Amino acid sequence: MVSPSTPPRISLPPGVQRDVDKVVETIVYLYTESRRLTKEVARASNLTGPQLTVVKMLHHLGDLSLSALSDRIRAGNSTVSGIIDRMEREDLVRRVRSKEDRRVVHIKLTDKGRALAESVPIQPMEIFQAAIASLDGEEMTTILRILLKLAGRVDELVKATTPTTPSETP
Amino acid sequence: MVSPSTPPRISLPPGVQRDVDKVVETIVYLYTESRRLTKEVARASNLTGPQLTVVKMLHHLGDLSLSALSDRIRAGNSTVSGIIDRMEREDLVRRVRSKEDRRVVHIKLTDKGRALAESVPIQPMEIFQAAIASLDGEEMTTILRILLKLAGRVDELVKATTPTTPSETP
DNA sequence: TCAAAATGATTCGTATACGAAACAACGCAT
DNA sequence: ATGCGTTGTTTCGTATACGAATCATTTTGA
Repeated sequence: MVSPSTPPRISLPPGVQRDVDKVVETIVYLYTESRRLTKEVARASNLTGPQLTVVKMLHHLGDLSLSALSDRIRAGNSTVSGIIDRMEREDLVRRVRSKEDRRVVHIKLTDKGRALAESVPIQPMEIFQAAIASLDGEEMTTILRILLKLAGRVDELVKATTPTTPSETP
Repeated sequence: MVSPSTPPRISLPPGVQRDVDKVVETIVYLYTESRRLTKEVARASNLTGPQLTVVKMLHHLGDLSLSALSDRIRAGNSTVSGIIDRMEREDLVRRVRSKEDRRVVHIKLTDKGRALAESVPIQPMEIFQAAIASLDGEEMTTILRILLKLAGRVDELVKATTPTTPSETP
């Protein structure tokens, strides 16, 4: 996981640039530290981070198709397919073909998987959530507002710099 | 390593929980989207995201030891060692043993690597930085303050739940 | 209707990512 | 100085992660 602290290329006042870098650095820190913590919690149950996330998610939401799972955990189908392979090998989940649409595969927790989900007391990301929850109401509202604004700006900039799909034929 | 002594349990009002989730979701979004963009920029130069980051970093800071590089990009030595392997294979960097401390390996850009660094116009994370820089001064100060508070809280909670190094013999 | 486009999932190749083990070189204490 | 713990790096095994290609099954459109 690479988190660059980039040298300034956009021209900004040095003080502002310092703040920008610090914001990037802190967001990266929060993200990576949270993943590390999830991994650590998972380890206690002989699971990987993503596997714990999947187990908890299926336990909370019930069966999901592979694509639905991919969307939820923000990973590609091929990635999740591999994760499910390994979980199936460990008898944590089963693949069941859908009757309605035979392209679809439902991922179901096995008894072992369910037991495991219930045995892990804390949620992935719980420490992160606890830290956020410790903010007072006004801070919470404010940071959420600014973060959403940031996300919106990123979206705009991406759309602005990414032209329409080129028509290429290799 | 056995079960944690007192797993932290939090119960929150539903409204607050929704905000907490949204904050987590947005931070994850900002991070993953930024990485995706870095990767996309890198692709245009036949590089991977991390490789572009390394090239830009060496160009900006000069030679670095492998450990120094690892610290900068927040990745383990073994990860960076692999990245450097592949970059060396592509003649982008060279490994040079330090004369002063023969354990140390300095990573140096080759001419080809330097040319590539200069040919890529934008920095990794630049879109992310631009979005942050578009905040007004007060928002910037505020989000930085709250993010730092969050990072501090996470640190405290981690220290609280991670006991001192146990004396174990596997 | 029926071929073509679209969708859901898997497979493959490659690149992170990380912890543990191995190894060499350094440095400190006695 | 010698022993021994520490440090810097690499190697190994395993698990993500993703894009491209593939396959089977819908769905669409003329």
